[in-house]
Amino acid sequence: MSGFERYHRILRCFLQSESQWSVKALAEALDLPASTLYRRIRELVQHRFLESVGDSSYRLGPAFLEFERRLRESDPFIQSGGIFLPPLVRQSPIPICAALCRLQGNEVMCVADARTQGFEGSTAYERGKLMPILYGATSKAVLAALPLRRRDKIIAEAAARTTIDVVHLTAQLRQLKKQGFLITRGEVDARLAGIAASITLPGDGIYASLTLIAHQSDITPAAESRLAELVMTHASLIRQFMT
Amino acid sequence: MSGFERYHRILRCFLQSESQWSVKALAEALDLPASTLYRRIRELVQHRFLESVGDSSYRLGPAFLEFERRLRESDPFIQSGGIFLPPLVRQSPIPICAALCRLQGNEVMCVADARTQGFEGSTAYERGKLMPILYGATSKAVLAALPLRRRDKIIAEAAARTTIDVVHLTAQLRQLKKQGFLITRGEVDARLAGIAASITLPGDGIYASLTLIAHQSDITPAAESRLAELVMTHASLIRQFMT
DNA sequence: TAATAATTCTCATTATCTGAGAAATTATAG
DNA sequence: CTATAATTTCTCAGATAATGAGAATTATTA
Repeated sequence: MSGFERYHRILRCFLQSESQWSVKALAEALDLPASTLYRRIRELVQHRFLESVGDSSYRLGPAFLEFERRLRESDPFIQSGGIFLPPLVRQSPIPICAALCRLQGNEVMCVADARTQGFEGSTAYERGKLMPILYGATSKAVLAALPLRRRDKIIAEAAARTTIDVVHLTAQLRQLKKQGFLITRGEVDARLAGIAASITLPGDGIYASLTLIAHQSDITPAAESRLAELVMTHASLIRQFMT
Repeated sequence: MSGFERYHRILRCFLQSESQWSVKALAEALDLPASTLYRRIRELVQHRFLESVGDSSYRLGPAFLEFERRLRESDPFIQSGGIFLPPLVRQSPIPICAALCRLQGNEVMCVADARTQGFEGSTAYERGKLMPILYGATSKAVLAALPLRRRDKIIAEAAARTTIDVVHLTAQLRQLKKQGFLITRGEVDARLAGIAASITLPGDGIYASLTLIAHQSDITPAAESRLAELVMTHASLIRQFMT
């Protein structure tokens, strides 16, 4: 094991099921001797990437708050979410959650979010949350934003892992391009539906989407067309803001 | 240079004035050869701690969003901010910002915040923001929460760097303990005032404070006593929630 | 106070990192 | 489209740092 990987392996553990780890448990999970682990953990604690919590175990440290804040205040794409999402959700006729998501490597991540007061959802999409790459309006709108070659590569890789209906997916992407938005129902969470539009910023290599998530039971035909309108106009606003 | 420090030195640069760095600029700032830097940056990019941005420069990466989200959802102290701060600010008679801050090493950091719709402030305290250690109600309430030995050590260290009125500070801390809260005006931002109460959770080694920040011009005597009441009751609620 | 667990330390061995420059790749301009 | 410059990766021997087993130390608990 070498370089940054040494530290990243440790940190990754804290993203899994457990948010607190004892050195003993980490030693088993990573198959490393305690002396080595103590040394690495001490370094991470010194730099605040981990923090010691009383009962001889450790958790993620405040450095992440500091770096995340810096990212939030300096990344123009995340900023555009802070600017445009709150007014957007206020214009919705029904309770919704708005999420701005982008491709990172081969995954889709939410980088900004906002919700109306009334919206309650356990799966409410939050900044920092990773999305499934092939399900839901969010991810499909990101796929639609990609150059063909890259899109096909991602679909092929994903198809190798799970069985997907490539024909149907391709049809959806074509429809998305044609009408400017896409609605999916119950693909990610059975009770929710998503309405998404693509956002491409080729200059920055950003492939993204804007999604409005609502409870399926709230979506009347009138609300649906209003949300479609909102998602398209705001995707357009963000596109312009970024260029 | 060794271990995690190697990577941390690079990452720290992105917290300073510039949020984007070219390899050339980093090489000068850190006095390192390009080949070494490229190697380290590549590792950080692979693990998403940095990300490449078109014009041959780099910025902080999405890993921080992911880790920060995990921290936010798993740290009970940060959670208590999410639970108690929104209802708190809704009860305020004037526009305010509420900040939950704690000691990290020898610094004070805001770990959760909320504000009323009407509150506008360039210095609005946000999660992840570091506070000055000796100025303002926030930091003083943290100092008051500390064991005497540790408090005196921090004050002595800070006094060595800047000239401070230790007698006055001590008097303020005594008053804070006596009446349960402390008001300071214009110490951090000339137009703002802070009302803070201490929060100690010795079991977790957490020394913290809850602060309400308002524009000095909004603070009537009636508002002041109401805010003092709010800050004390909610500090108490958080204390109970955490034990 | 004794006993146990957690953490740091020591040191010889092993593996990794380093830096200079060459080589390859990518962007820019003519 | 080609030449030129800038960016990024690669190579390799020497320098440096990481490793792990166990001893030593320091909390914690009974």
